[in-house]
Amino acid sequence: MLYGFRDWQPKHQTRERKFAQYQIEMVSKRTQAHYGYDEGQKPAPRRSERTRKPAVKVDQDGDSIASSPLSSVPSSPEPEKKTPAKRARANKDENATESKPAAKKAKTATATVIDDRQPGEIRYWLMKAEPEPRIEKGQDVKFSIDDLERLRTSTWEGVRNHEAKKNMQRMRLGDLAFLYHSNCKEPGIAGVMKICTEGYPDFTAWDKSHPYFDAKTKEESPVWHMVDVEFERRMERFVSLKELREYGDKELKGLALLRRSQLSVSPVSREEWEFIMELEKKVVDAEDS
DNA sequence: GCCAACGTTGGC
DNA sequence: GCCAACGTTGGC
Repeated sequence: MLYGFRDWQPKHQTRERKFAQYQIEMVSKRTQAHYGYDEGQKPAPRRSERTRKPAVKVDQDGDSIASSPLSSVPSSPEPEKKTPAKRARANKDENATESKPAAKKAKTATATVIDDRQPGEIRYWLMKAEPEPRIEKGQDVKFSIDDLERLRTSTWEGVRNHEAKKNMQRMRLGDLAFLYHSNCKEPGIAGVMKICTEGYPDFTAWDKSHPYFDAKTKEESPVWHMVDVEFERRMERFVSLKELREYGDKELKGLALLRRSQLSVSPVSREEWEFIMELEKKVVDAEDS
Protein backbone atom coordinates (compact mmCIF):
# COMPACT_ATOMS: atom_id res chain seq x y z
CA MET A 1 0.00 0.00 0.00
CA LEU A 2 1.18 3.39 -0.61
CA TYR A 3 1.44 5.54 2.32
CA GLY A 4 1.71 8.73 0.50
CA PHE A 5 4.26 11.34 -0.09
CA ARG A 6 4.76 12.45 3.42
CA ASP A 7 8.46 12.42 3.23
CA TRP A 8 8.80 13.48 -0.26
CA GLN A 9 11.78 15.66 -0.94
CA PRO A 10 11.27 16.84 -4.43
CA LYS A 11 14.61 18.31 -5.08
CA HIS A 12 16.85 15.66 -3.75
CA GLN A 13 15.39 12.37 -4.61
CA THR A 14 15.00 10.38 -7.70
CA ARG A 15 11.70 9.23 -8.82
CA GLU A 16 12.49 5.65 -7.98
CA ARG A 17 13.46 6.60 -4.55
CA LYS A 18 10.36 8.53 -4.01
CA PHE A 19 8.38 5.59 -5.13
CA ALA A 20 10.25 3.23 -2.84
CA GLN A 21 9.04 5.23 0.06
CA TYR A 22 5.59 3.98 -0.56
CA GLN A 23 4.26 0.76 0.72
CA ILE A 24 2.89 -0.96 -2.26
CA GLU A 25 0.08 -3.34 -2.38
CA MET A 26 -2.43 -2.29 -4.92
CA VAL A 27 -1.30 0.44 -7.19
CA SER A 28 -2.41 1.24 -10.67
CA LYS A 29 -0.16 0.21 -13.51
CA ARG A 30 0.10 3.78 -14.50
CA THR A 31 1.53 4.77 -11.18
CA GLN A 32 3.88 1.82 -11.23
CA ALA A 33 5.10 2.77 -14.65
CA HIS A 34 5.61 6.35 -13.74
CA TYR A 35 7.69 5.60 -10.69
CA GLY A 36 9.62 2.76 -12.23
CA TYR A 37 8.16 0.19 -9.90
CA ASP A 38 9.18 -3.37 -10.52
CA GLU A 39 7.34 -6.36 -9.08
CA GLY A 40 10.57 -7.98 -8.17
CA GLN A 41 11.52 -5.28 -5.81
CA LYS A 42 8.30 -4.88 -4.08
CA PRO A 43 9.05 -3.58 -0.67
CA ALA A 44 7.94 -5.58 2.28
CA PRO A 45 4.69 -4.38 3.51
CA ARG A 46 5.24 -1.89 6.14
CA ARG A 47 2.88 -2.58 8.85
CA SER A 48 4.09 0.02 10.97
CA GLU A 49 1.16 1.91 10.32
CA ARG A 50 1.33 5.41 9.87
CA THR A 51 0.96 7.46 12.81
CA ARG A 52 -1.24 10.24 12.22
CA LYS A 53 -0.91 13.47 13.88
CA PRO A 54 -3.98 14.93 15.31
CA ALA A 55 -3.67 18.14 13.57
CA VAL A 56 -2.17 19.03 10.36
CA LYS A 57 -1.30 22.16 8.74
CA VAL A 58 -2.68 22.95 5.41
CA ASP A 59 -2.66 26.10 3.62
CA GLN A 60 -5.79 27.68 3.09
CA ASP A 61 -6.67 26.45 -0.06
CA GLY A 62 -5.93 23.12 0.97
CA ASP A 63 -2.85 22.95 -0.85
CA SER A 64 -0.96 22.17 1.97
CA ILE A 65 1.76 20.68 1.07
CA ALA A 66 2.39 21.17 -2.34
CA SER A 67 5.63 22.81 -2.25
CA SER A 68 6.89 21.45 0.90
CA PRO A 69 7.26 17.96 2.15
CA LEU A 70 4.05 16.54 3.10
CA SER A 71 5.23 16.04 6.46
CA SER A 72 2.95 18.55 7.77
CA VAL A 73 0.01 17.08 6.15
CA PRO A 74 -1.93 14.59 7.94
CA SER A 75 -2.33 12.42 5.19
CA SER A 76 -1.09 12.34 1.90
CA PRO A 77 -0.44 14.65 -0.79
CA GLU A 78 -2.98 16.06 -2.89
CA PRO A 79 -4.69 14.62 -5.77
CA GLU A 80 -5.70 15.94 -8.93
CA LYS A 81 -8.04 15.65 -11.47
CA LYS A 82 -8.32 14.54 -14.63
CA THR A 83 -6.99 11.63 -16.10
CA PRO A 84 -9.29 9.49 -14.98
CA ALA A 85 -10.36 12.63 -14.75
CA LYS A 86 -11.44 11.65 -17.38
CA ARG A 87 -13.48 11.66 -14.89
CA ALA A 88 -15.16 14.53 -14.19
CA ARG A 89 -13.81 17.74 -15.22
CA ALA A 90 -12.43 19.34 -12.32
CA ASN A 91 -14.33 20.74 -9.64
CA LYS A 92 -14.25 24.05 -8.76
CA ASP A 93 -15.25 24.58 -5.42
CA GLU A 94 -12.24 24.18 -3.61
CA ASN A 95 -11.50 27.66 -3.32
CA ALA A 96 -14.96 28.37 -2.62
CA THR A 97 -14.88 26.78 0.67
CA GLU A 98 -11.57 27.84 1.57
CA SER A 99 -12.77 31.06 0.53
CA LYS A 100 -11.39 34.36 0.57
CA PRO A 101 -11.08 35.18 4.13
CA ALA A 102 -9.06 32.15 4.64
CA ALA A 103 -7.14 32.68 1.56
CA LYS A 104 -5.79 35.88 2.66
CA LYS A 105 -4.25 34.43 5.64
CA ALA A 106 -3.09 31.49 3.92
CA LYS A 107 -0.49 33.28 2.07
CA THR A 108 1.32 34.15 5.13
CA ALA A 109 0.20 31.55 7.50
CA THR A 110 -1.23 28.12 7.47
CA ALA A 111 -4.59 27.16 8.72
CA THR A 112 -4.82 24.21 11.00
CA VAL A 113 -6.97 21.38 9.93
CA ILE A 114 -7.97 18.94 12.54
CA ASP A 115 -7.60 15.35 11.56
CA ASP A 116 -10.14 13.94 13.91
CA ARG A 117 -10.34 10.52 12.42
CA GLN A 118 -10.48 7.71 14.94
CA PRO A 119 -8.10 4.79 14.58
CA GLY A 120 -9.55 2.37 12.09
CA GLU A 121 -12.26 4.75 11.02
CA ILE A 122 -13.25 4.57 7.40
CA ARG A 123 -14.48 7.59 5.53
CA TYR A 124 -16.60 7.84 2.44
CA TRP A 125 -16.39 9.88 -0.71
CA LEU A 126 -17.96 10.46 -4.06
CA MET A 127 -15.82 10.90 -7.17
CA LYS A 128 -17.13 11.95 -10.53
CA ALA A 129 -16.07 10.54 -13.85
CA GLU A 130 -17.38 11.17 -17.30
CA PRO A 131 -18.48 7.90 -18.88
CA GLU A 132 -19.20 9.31 -22.31
CA PRO A 133 -16.48 10.05 -24.82
CA ARG A 134 -15.08 13.55 -24.70
CA ILE A 135 -11.97 14.61 -26.51
CA GLU A 136 -9.52 16.79 -24.72
CA LYS A 137 -6.26 17.66 -26.42
CA GLY A 138 -6.83 14.83 -28.82
CA GLN A 139 -7.37 12.27 -26.13
CA ASP A 140 -10.58 10.71 -24.99
CA VAL A 141 -11.00 11.40 -21.31
CA LYS A 142 -13.98 9.19 -20.71
CA PHE A 143 -13.88 6.92 -17.70
CA SER A 144 -16.70 4.71 -16.45
CA ILE A 145 -17.35 1.86 -14.08
CA ASP A 146 -16.74 -0.45 -17.05
CA ASP A 147 -13.25 0.92 -17.46
CA LEU A 148 -12.46 0.56 -13.80
CA GLU A 149 -13.84 -2.96 -13.67
CA ARG A 150 -11.58 -3.91 -16.54
CA LEU A 151 -8.50 -2.16 -15.19
CA ARG A 152 -9.12 -3.10 -11.55
CA THR A 153 -7.09 -0.13 -10.39
CA SER A 154 -6.61 3.32 -11.80
CA THR A 155 -5.02 6.61 -11.05
CA TRP A 156 -7.47 9.43 -10.44
CA GLU A 157 -5.61 12.22 -12.09
CA GLY A 158 -6.83 15.41 -13.56
CA VAL A 159 -8.51 17.02 -10.60
CA ARG A 160 -7.72 20.69 -10.96
CA ASN A 161 -9.82 22.19 -8.27
CA HIS A 162 -8.36 22.90 -4.88
CA GLU A 163 -11.26 21.82 -2.78
CA ALA A 164 -11.56 18.53 -4.60
CA LYS A 165 -7.83 18.08 -4.24
CA LYS A 166 -8.06 18.71 -0.56
CA ASN A 167 -10.69 16.04 -0.26
CA MET A 168 -8.35 13.61 -1.95
CA GLN A 169 -5.61 14.55 0.45
CA ARG A 170 -7.88 13.62 3.29
CA MET A 171 -8.42 10.15 1.95
CA ARG A 172 -6.80 7.19 3.69
CA LEU A 173 -6.11 3.68 2.56
CA GLY A 174 -9.23 1.61 2.75
CA ASP A 175 -11.65 4.49 2.45
CA LEU A 176 -14.55 3.83 0.11
CA ALA A 177 -15.89 6.02 -2.65
CA PHE A 178 -18.84 6.02 -4.98
CA LEU A 179 -17.95 6.24 -8.64
CA TYR A 180 -20.43 8.76 -10.00
CA HIS A 181 -21.17 9.12 -13.69
CA SER A 182 -21.43 12.75 -14.60
CA ASN A 183 -21.94 14.97 -17.61
CA CYS A 184 -23.77 12.17 -19.36
CA LYS A 185 -27.21 11.02 -20.35
CA GLU A 186 -28.01 9.48 -17.03
CA PRO A 187 -25.99 10.89 -14.15
CA GLY A 188 -25.78 8.83 -10.99
CA ILE A 189 -23.87 6.38 -8.84
CA ALA A 190 -22.50 3.43 -10.78
CA GLY A 191 -20.19 1.64 -8.41
CA VAL A 192 -18.01 1.48 -5.34
CA MET A 193 -14.25 1.77 -5.24
CA LYS A 194 -11.62 1.57 -2.58
CA ILE A 195 -8.87 4.08 -2.09
CA CYS A 196 -5.62 2.19 -2.62
CA THR A 197 -3.03 4.91 -2.40
CA GLU A 198 -3.12 8.05 -0.43
CA GLY A 199 -2.49 11.29 -2.20
CA TYR A 200 0.65 11.91 -4.19
CA PRO A 201 1.57 14.42 -6.86
CA ASP A 202 -0.40 14.19 -10.08
CA PHE A 203 2.32 13.62 -12.61
CA THR A 204 0.04 14.40 -15.51
CA ALA A 205 0.10 18.06 -14.53
CA TRP A 206 3.59 18.53 -15.88
CA ASP A 207 3.22 16.28 -18.89
CA LYS A 208 2.84 18.62 -21.82
CA SER A 209 1.09 16.12 -23.98
CA HIS A 210 -1.47 15.23 -21.37
CA PRO A 211 -5.00 16.58 -21.49
CA TYR A 212 -4.63 17.82 -17.95
CA PHE A 213 -1.29 19.48 -18.33
CA ASP A 214 -1.03 22.56 -16.17
CA ALA A 215 1.68 24.86 -17.41
CA LYS A 216 1.72 26.75 -14.18
CA THR A 217 2.96 23.85 -12.10
CA LYS A 218 6.27 22.04 -11.94
CA GLU A 219 7.48 18.72 -10.75
CA GLU A 220 9.71 20.42 -8.21
CA SER A 221 6.71 21.91 -6.52
CA PRO A 222 3.59 19.98 -7.37
CA VAL A 223 0.29 21.66 -6.84
CA TRP A 224 -2.09 18.94 -7.91
CA HIS A 225 -2.41 15.58 -6.30
CA MET A 226 -4.22 12.36 -6.96
CA VAL A 227 -4.93 8.97 -5.45
CA ASP A 228 -5.21 5.51 -6.94
CA VAL A 229 -8.51 3.68 -6.70
CA GLU A 230 -9.40 0.00 -6.85
CA PHE A 231 -12.55 -1.51 -8.28
CA GLU A 232 -14.73 -2.82 -5.50
CA ARG A 233 -18.05 -3.58 -7.14
CA ARG A 234 -20.75 -2.22 -9.38
CA MET A 235 -23.90 -0.98 -7.78
CA GLU A 236 -26.51 -3.71 -7.80
CA ARG A 237 -28.62 -1.17 -9.58
CA PHE A 238 -27.70 2.24 -10.84
CA VAL A 239 -28.79 4.92 -8.40
CA SER A 240 -29.54 8.00 -10.45
CA LEU A 241 -29.08 11.61 -9.52
CA LYS A 242 -32.78 12.01 -10.00
CA GLU A 243 -33.46 9.41 -7.36
CA LEU A 244 -30.93 10.90 -4.95
CA ARG A 245 -32.68 14.21 -5.32
CA GLU A 246 -35.89 12.73 -4.07
CA TYR A 247 -34.25 12.64 -0.68
CA GLY A 248 -32.57 15.98 -1.07
CA ASP A 249 -34.55 17.62 1.65
CA LYS A 250 -34.59 14.65 3.96
CA GLU A 251 -32.02 11.93 4.41
CA LEU A 252 -29.67 13.38 1.85
CA LYS A 253 -30.17 16.95 2.82
CA GLY A 254 -26.50 17.46 3.45
CA LEU A 255 -25.13 15.43 0.57
CA ALA A 256 -22.37 17.48 -1.00
CA LEU A 257 -23.21 16.17 -4.45
CA LEU A 258 -26.57 17.87 -4.22
CA ARG A 259 -25.42 20.99 -2.44
CA ARG A 260 -22.18 21.56 -4.31
CA SER A 261 -22.90 20.15 -7.68
CA GLN A 262 -19.73 21.36 -9.26
CA LEU A 263 -17.37 19.65 -6.86
CA SER A 264 -15.89 16.55 -8.46
CA VAL A 265 -14.54 14.88 -5.33
CA SER A 266 -16.77 15.28 -2.32
CA PRO A 267 -17.29 13.75 1.09
CA VAL A 268 -20.19 11.45 1.96
CA SER A 269 -21.10 11.02 5.62
CA ARG A 270 -21.47 7.57 7.09
CA GLU A 271 -25.18 8.13 7.45
CA GLU A 272 -25.50 9.21 3.85
CA TRP A 273 -23.40 6.29 2.68
CA GLU A 274 -25.53 3.80 4.58
CA PHE A 275 -28.71 5.40 3.37
CA ILE A 276 -27.60 5.13 -0.24
CA MET A 277 -26.60 1.51 0.30
CA GLU A 278 -30.13 0.84 1.53
CA LEU A 279 -31.52 2.71 -1.42
CA GLU A 280 -29.55 0.44 -3.69
CA LYS A 281 -31.32 -2.58 -2.29
CA LYS A 282 -34.71 -1.12 -2.84
CA VAL A 283 -36.61 -2.60 -5.72
CA VAL A 284 -37.78 0.05 -8.06
CA ASP A 285 -40.36 -0.01 -10.76
CA ALA A 286 -39.05 0.56 -14.18
CA GLU A 287 -40.84 3.81 -14.47
CA ASP A 288 -39.56 4.88 -11.17
CA SER A 289 -35.96 5.03 -12.04
C1' DG B 1 -27.62 23.72 -27.17
C1' DC B 2 -29.17 26.36 -23.10
C1' DC B 3 -28.31 28.15 -18.93
C1' DA B 4 -27.56 28.44 -13.74
C1' DA B 5 -24.05 28.47 -10.55
C1' DC B 6 -19.67 29.24 -9.54
C1' DG B 7 -14.70 30.11 -10.09
C1' DT B 8 -10.93 32.96 -12.13
C1' DT B 9 -8.85 36.92 -14.07
C1' DG B 10 -7.59 41.43 -14.40
C1' DG B 11 -8.52 46.49 -14.54
C1' DC B 12 -9.04 50.10 -11.54
C1' DG C 1 -10.20 45.12 -2.37
C1' DC C 2 -14.10 45.57 -5.65
C1' DC C 3 -16.35 43.97 -9.43
C1' DA C 4 -17.26 43.16 -14.37
C1' DA C 5 -16.12 40.02 -17.82
C1' DC C 6 -15.18 35.68 -18.91
C1' DG C 7 -14.56 30.57 -18.42
C1' DT C 8 -16.06 25.98 -16.66
C1' DT C 9 -19.08 22.49 -14.80
C1' DG C 10 -22.77 19.82 -15.48
C1' DG C 11 -27.88 19.06 -15.44
C1' DC C 12 -31.51 19.24 -18.52
